[in-house]
Amino acid sequence: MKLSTAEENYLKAIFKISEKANKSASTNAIARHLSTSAASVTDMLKRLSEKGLINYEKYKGVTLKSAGIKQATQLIRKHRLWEVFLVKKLRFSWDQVHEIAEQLEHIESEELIMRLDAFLDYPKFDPHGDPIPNADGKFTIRSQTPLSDMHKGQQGMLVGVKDHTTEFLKYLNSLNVKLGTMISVIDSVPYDGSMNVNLDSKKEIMITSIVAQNLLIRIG
Amino acid sequence: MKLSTAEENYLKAIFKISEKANKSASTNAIARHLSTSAASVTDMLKRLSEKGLINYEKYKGVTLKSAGIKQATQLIRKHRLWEVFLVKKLRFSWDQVHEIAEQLEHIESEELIMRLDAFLDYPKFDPHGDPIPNADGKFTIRSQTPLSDMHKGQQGMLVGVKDHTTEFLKYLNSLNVKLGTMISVIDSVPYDGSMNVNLDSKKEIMITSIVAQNLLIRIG
DNA sequence: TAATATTTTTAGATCAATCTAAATATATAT
DNA sequence: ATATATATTTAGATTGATCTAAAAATATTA
Repeated sequence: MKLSTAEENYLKAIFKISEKANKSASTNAIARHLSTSAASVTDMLKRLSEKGLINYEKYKGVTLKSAGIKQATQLIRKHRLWEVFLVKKLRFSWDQVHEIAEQLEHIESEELIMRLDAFLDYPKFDPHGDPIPNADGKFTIRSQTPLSDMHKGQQGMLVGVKDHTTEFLKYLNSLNVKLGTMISVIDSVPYDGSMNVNLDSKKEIMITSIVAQNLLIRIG
Repeated sequence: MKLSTAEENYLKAIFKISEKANKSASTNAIARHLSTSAASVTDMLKRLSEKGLINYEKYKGVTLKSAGIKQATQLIRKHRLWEVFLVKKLRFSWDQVHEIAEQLEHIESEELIMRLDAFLDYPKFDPHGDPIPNADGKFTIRSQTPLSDMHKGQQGMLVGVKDHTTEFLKYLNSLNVKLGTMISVIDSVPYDGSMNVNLDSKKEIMITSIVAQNLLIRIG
């Protein structure tokens, strides 16, 4: 089934909201996510429901049907593969690729994505450490812990970031923190959750709780 | 100025029609080119005219203003760069890339095209031998002659094709004719314009006039 | 639980892009 | 040059995607 860009964006939004909250997505949540009005969302939900992509009952929120999940997953796959392309091949920095991938993900061609995947050597994670679903929609799972949950003395490698905003990523750039950076917890301040950490056994810095919450570490 | 995909497609159509015929594009010609109705074209021409992209007077056909030329040229640049990417990097064959590039050309990002151009090593021609305008919209000019205009004994290299349809390109594939193939005219039949030609000093084949008209040769 | 607040849907418009059918303008040919 | 054919535009609708304002349903709280 051929979907419009708008329809695809709704499916992706519903997928992400349901995934995060692990429940049905509300009209308002979708509207917020897509910066649109609740009324527009209701309209679109009716259309997506007609097309058999979502379970929608008035006032009850929505969940994706299997066809909808498939579409959403393929969009995420495409988005993340394009991000890898932009960073690895075109040498964009990880804070510059989201918007462009947001457009590229709507390009229609199975063959293109197959070949892109091969060209990039079947990457399993994107430049922000998010897993790239394979052609069947399967995500690679990896154990990871927010730095904020780690304790004094623990260490591990930065494998992902939760916040994808340019501002956050640029801040990490300024600290020279990137995927692969080894981080060990020197100590943490119970009062405000801020932490002193060591980077690659070289530099010691202090980070706030909010930053620590957005850094995903593979401990060990 | 940000344009819609539809607007961009009209500009490109007008550019191509004017270029080929070397005069203003008629409503019908545009409609034919875009497989739409003349009425739709008239509607769109009004809009493009309002935006200052074209010169439009009722019943007189249209020409592009400089802003329109700039937009159209950049679209062609993007289209052809993406075709190079698809063929050179993703190993698509030259008969498979048009439709995908047709979508990719609408991706908005100056930076992306700059980097793609560099990644591809600043190609001057696309996989069909069409010149790729540079960032300033300048096309590389190359002397080339339709094979149909060549005479017995003349020879040269295939540097481009006029017809970009899958069928034509697949036919060339079946003859093992590609860009770079050396072609020499053994003789031509005045009656129907068909020709006997030699390929890479190896194989001799007969081609019809229509095929010869679509093969562009750099003589010598 | 009754009042209030919040969320969601409906009603009614708008805009871009398209269509068909009808009207009008231009071109061609006898 | 007049009739006929062709090209183009206008009129009026339609569809998807959006909006605001108002109505209705659900949730929260005193």
